[in-house]
Amino acid sequence: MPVLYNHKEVEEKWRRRWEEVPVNPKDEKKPKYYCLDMFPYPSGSGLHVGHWRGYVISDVWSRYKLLNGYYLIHPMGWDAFGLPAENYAIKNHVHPEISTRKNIENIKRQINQIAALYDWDMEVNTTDPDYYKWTQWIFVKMFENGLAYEKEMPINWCPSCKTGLANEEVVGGKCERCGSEVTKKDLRQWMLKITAYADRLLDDLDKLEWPEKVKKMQTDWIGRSYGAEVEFKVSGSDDVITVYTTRPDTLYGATFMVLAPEHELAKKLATPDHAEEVDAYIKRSASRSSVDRMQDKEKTGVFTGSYAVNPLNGALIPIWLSDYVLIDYGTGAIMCVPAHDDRDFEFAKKFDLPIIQVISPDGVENPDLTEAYVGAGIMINSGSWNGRKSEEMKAEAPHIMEERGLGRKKKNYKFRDWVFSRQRYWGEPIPIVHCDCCGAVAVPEDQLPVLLPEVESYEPTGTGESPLAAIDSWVNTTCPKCGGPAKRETNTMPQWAGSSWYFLRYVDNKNKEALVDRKIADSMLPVDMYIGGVEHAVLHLLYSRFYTKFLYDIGVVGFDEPFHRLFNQGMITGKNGIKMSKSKGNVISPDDLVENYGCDSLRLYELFVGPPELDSEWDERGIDGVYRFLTRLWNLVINGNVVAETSRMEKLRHNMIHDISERLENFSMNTAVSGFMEYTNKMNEVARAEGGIDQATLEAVVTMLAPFAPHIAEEMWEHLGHDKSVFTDNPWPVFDTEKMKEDTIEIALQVNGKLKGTVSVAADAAKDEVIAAAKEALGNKVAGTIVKEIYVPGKIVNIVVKK
RNA sequence: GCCGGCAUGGCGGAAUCGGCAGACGCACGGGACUUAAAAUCCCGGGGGUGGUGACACUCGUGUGGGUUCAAGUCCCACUGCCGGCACCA
Repeated sequence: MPVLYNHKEVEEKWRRRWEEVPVNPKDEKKPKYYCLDMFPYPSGSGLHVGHWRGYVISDVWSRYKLLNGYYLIHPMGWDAFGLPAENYAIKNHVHPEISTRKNIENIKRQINQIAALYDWDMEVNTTDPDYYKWTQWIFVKMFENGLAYEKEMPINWCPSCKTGLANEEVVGGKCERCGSEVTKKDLRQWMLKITAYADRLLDDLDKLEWPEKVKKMQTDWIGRSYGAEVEFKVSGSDDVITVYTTRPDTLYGATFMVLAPEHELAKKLATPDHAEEVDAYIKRSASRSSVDRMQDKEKTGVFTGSYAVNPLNGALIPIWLSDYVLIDYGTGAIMCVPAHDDRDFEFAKKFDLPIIQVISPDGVENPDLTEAYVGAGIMINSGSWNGRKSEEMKAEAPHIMEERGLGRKKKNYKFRDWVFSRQRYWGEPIPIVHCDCCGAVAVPEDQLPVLLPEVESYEPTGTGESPLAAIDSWVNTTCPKCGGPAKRETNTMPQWAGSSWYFLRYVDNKNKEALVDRKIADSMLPVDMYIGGVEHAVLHLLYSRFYTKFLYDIGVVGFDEPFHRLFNQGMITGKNGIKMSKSKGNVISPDDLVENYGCDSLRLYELFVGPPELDSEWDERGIDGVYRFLTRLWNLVINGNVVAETSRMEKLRHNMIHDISERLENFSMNTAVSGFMEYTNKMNEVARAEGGIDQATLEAVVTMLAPFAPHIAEEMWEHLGHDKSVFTDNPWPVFDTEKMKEDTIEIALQVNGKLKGTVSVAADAAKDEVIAAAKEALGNKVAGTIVKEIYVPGKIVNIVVKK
């Protein structure tokens, strides 16, 4: 009687077995392999099939490494601070800790359905005081090292979340989390000096095996540029306006200047007859949001009435104000060269300002420029620089200015320091005490963690203070330095604080003395493979790199990049590529699929839908295909016969091992799965012809399937006569290219590049023999004079004829 | 506007270095088994034209050109979709 494939029985059996005898014993003599998933936020809505995908990809990769003899490190934890839990608390008056605990329980159950090899002994939870003690400790260290500082400044403010945001959290002028339009608000903020690490964050990208796309996004975000600062004297005054330019070569072509309306000299430069207009423009700019300003189709501006002096030729150039110049980049003032910059050209045309060409592609002046020429060329109208190459002058000009005391070489970055305070409840309290005498004082290490206190209302105040500010008994404390009365910092940290270093804590998660033991960290890290979505390209991934570099600098760890290799899995979407979400009602839960098809089938199907790095539409019908495949393989192994090996089986086996290993090694998991199907079909064909399949071939396919479909693989492995788990002491099978070769091969035949048929020849046949066989097979299809005979060994013969 | 990525049957997708386009699967059609259905197994499917049915010719990987004995793959120009950045001087 054939034994039917019953996924429930098989999966339950092996889950019990794995609990009794773990398949990933910690053998520290083996080389380590740290495969990390981006840890989830424990949301109330649970996992959908899209979340599954990343976890399945990482688990297949992990188990593959395990079978290749590595000591696998594969942890999981919870990024549990953050707004959704807090919003839920506000609505339902449940402490976020309680709802978070409940959500973790549910998601853990769902994650366990995946049957991934997570080591739950390593689990971390960012909201656990034993964990956030060290999140706070890192902040204190940054503070001590001058990297955390307070500043009163206009910051991005989300009126809906009622909190300040980092620049990285503002996407197209909107809040990354809720989509509300971001406004500006003057607030006292804690900042982290991430810009101090700009060059290292940029240059060290070269060391990483990351998708080029992500590297480029970080490069663009940091936005390093090289140029010069140049000083322009204001005519008839002692004021000096410093500008930043990446094109010091065009200095002779500067015909006007523009300052941001917020520039400190803006008002002062207005001459009496322009004062009213200037004042109005400044007021108008201040009242408009950055989104409005961005959407302006035409440039606006106002003349101050003042003139600056071009430091090279003494020309008087008018000084304007315009909001296309940003106050927080460079110096907030620019020199304008309309002939060689699109924006300056547009501004000059609109306000009828002079345009002087100083670079020409051919050295000849073009009398009527219709657009700015931004390329390189020969200097003209530039005094002693005339005739030189613009690129040379670009490099020389900063030095010339420096010698004359008129400027200097300068490097600039687009990204800013990290706004680190949040005016919300559910986050780590910033461990600082404000004392009237001593100023901001860090909470001493032995008093960490600063526990998040109980509070009556979680509601954000919207005033720029966090709900913690209302708890007098918590706020009022004593200064750790002088013992005098002091107040606690009431802002909390952003969610990124806890997620910027969690991968370090996993490997030593119970350490009471240190964030992580240096020796353990250095032996387990950096992470070899990090798997997650691309949405964190400039958020979590940039912050984690910054944290790791800082911890390296203060000697906590011995490496300065956290993630050696990064893989971004594509999203699983609903029909028509629509993102799965509760509000769109297109969420597919894995629960029913696991029930009806089993974990193994769902794992395979998650991979089979498409290339792991691309988005894929979920089509529920397809899962039948992988279930049928598992049944076919089951019938072959469990219900089929084991026979003596034939040469046909041996060849099939070596080809199968080669093909599937290669596909998996290339992270092409969709084609690896199709490879299993392909070879199962072939094995069935052989089994029909020869009565069964040999033991070695069956063992090979079962071993290779194990990372993909672990339960059924274990069952088949046991059926093949093994007591131990397929994952224990059973290496990934190897292939021998010699044994893959067929005796005869089929050659495609072409005449003038068009396919005309095929012919079988001996695998080792020489070119002449193959061509002769080809001509014979083609017969009268070769008509005319043969001009050329091409033979691509093992593939194709092409006969070129002329009529 | 700038910078990336993608475009292949009814559908998801395959195709190392340029070498038989459409692997594998879904859906579909036919057959076997069955009283029947489901399940399972086997077989067949890019389009067009002609022919008697296993045959021949021809077109075919977003569009138009090019290189080559040979192009989904390389080059040039363009179109569409997706993503990132968006006045950073």
